[in-house]
Amino acid sequence: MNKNQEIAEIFEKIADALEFKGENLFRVNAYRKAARVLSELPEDIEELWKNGKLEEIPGIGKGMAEKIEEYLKTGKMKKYEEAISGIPDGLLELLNIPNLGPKTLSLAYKKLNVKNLDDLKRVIEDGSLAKLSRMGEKKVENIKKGIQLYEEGTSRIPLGIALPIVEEIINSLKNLTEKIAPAGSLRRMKETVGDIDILATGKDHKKIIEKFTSLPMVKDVLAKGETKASVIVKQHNLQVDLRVIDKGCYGAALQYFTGSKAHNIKLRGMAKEKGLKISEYGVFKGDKKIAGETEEEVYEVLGLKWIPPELREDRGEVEAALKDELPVLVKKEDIKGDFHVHSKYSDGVDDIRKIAEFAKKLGYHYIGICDHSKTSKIAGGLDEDALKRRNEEIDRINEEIKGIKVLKGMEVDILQDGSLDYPDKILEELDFVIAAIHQGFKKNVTERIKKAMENPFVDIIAHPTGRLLSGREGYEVRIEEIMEYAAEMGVALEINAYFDRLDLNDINVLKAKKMGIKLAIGTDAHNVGMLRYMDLGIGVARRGWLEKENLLNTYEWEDVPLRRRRTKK
DNA sequence: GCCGTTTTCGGCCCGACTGTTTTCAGTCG
Repeated sequence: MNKNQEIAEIFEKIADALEFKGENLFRVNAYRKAARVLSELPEDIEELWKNGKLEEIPGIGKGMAEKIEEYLKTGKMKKYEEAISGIPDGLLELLNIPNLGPKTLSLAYKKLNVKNLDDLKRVIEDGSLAKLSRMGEKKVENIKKGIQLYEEGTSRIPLGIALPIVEEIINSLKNLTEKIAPAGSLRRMKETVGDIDILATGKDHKKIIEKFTSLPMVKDVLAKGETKASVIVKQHNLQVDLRVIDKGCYGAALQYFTGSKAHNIKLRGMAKEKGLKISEYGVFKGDKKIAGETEEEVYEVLGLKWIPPELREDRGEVEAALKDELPVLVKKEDIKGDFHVHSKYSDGVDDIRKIAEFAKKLGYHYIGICDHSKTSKIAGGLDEDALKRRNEEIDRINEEIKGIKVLKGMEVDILQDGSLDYPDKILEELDFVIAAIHQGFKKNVTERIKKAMENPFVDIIAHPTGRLLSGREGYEVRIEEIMEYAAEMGVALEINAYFDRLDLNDINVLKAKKMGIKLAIGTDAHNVGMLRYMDLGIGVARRGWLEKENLLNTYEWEDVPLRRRRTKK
């Protein structure tokens, strides 16, 4: 774990501890903000400290800077020790239980000596928790449900899995609603989503809520009111929130529920300075509503250009919008081709001709066929003979189908010693080479990827943090080190939103942009569902502020700044 | 604890829902 993350976690724990102790909430929030900013900071905190720039970080003032310095120098932070003193180990972990907040936990600790999850379960069962002031049967029942969710581990799920669920819900409600759209982290195209927010307008609010909470996919109804309802659906125990609002508020509501929270807090702060008030119902000057029907309006009254949802993280986008310096983000229309599609030769489900025709229909100018190399036997890896046959077929298809170029690529295994699965003679014949780890997950993954990058024929590293392959004991990869080496060697990295999940997340994409590393969206499609995966990849890329020149896919094939082309001459 | 085009004090986003209460505290997003 890098220092940014370490310190962010300590600040987060301080915030929890202070809140538990009933400390001033604004101070608590200052720690939370600092934690968030640090965890998303593209620069190395140690570097900033050495250059005396800690206080230039938003949310970091004199006090926080001192604490960061203390930690970097000594590995300890007095404030942290102080904050957690007198709190039993592991007690604050219980704050992750839904419906159990700091007040209730503190009360249970003081009055009933609850020190851990078992204690908590005990005081629920014996009825003593319900007897405390302002507690009761129903509150306890909700905490009990929360414990169940907590124990099941409702972790974030990949965007690619959440999208179809949302589509299903939206389709079910369509005939009752006028407008209906996803908001939240899904609209921001976060690579994973924790829950789903859906926004709707329609004549009969009650009916919409009723239908929503009684959908067959709904497992549990958490809340149900006039304007909003929350449910848990059967798929992945995912929480889905629906808000039904009036048409005139649609823009304000869409803006509000799209978030992120940090972005909204920023906007509301700005509004306040101007004597305005923003809520999900609109922007108000006194009692007068001055904006709210469209999102553009809401941003405009604050003197801002409309900000694409993917950027709304309070990561500098508001300042950029103020100065009219928002980047021109990659759009689907910018994509000229795809580098990573598997054919029937290895573990794809479609033949090359079909893929080529589909890609042409999408408007691509080129399509890179990347099959697995010989050592990946399970995935149907190609030996030299099969590869030769495949390449010949590609030649034939290129003769026959005009208007699209089919490229000879391969997803070549990085072997246990860091060498590649084919000799250079073979690699040289390919149009480009993607290298990736598919085996030996416990063995020096970082070093092997770096060694592979030293081969001049390697153009792209796929799933560089290898999450697709992980979830395995002992798998460890140092992405910072890999990125530094990729920058040095001129190798591109692949973004793969669907398969790689948290892999090259938006923070790393932002870092890559600053480091001058080229990225490639690899849909890694195994069938013709390329478009869907491409959407996901672009979403993640946009969150990292990626512009056309940063992305290999936006260049015409002749101009793609492949490493082998750039390092030649 | 941070921050400043009302800047060194006094603010800090705002509202819905729930449950316990009889006007509001806690939790959530």
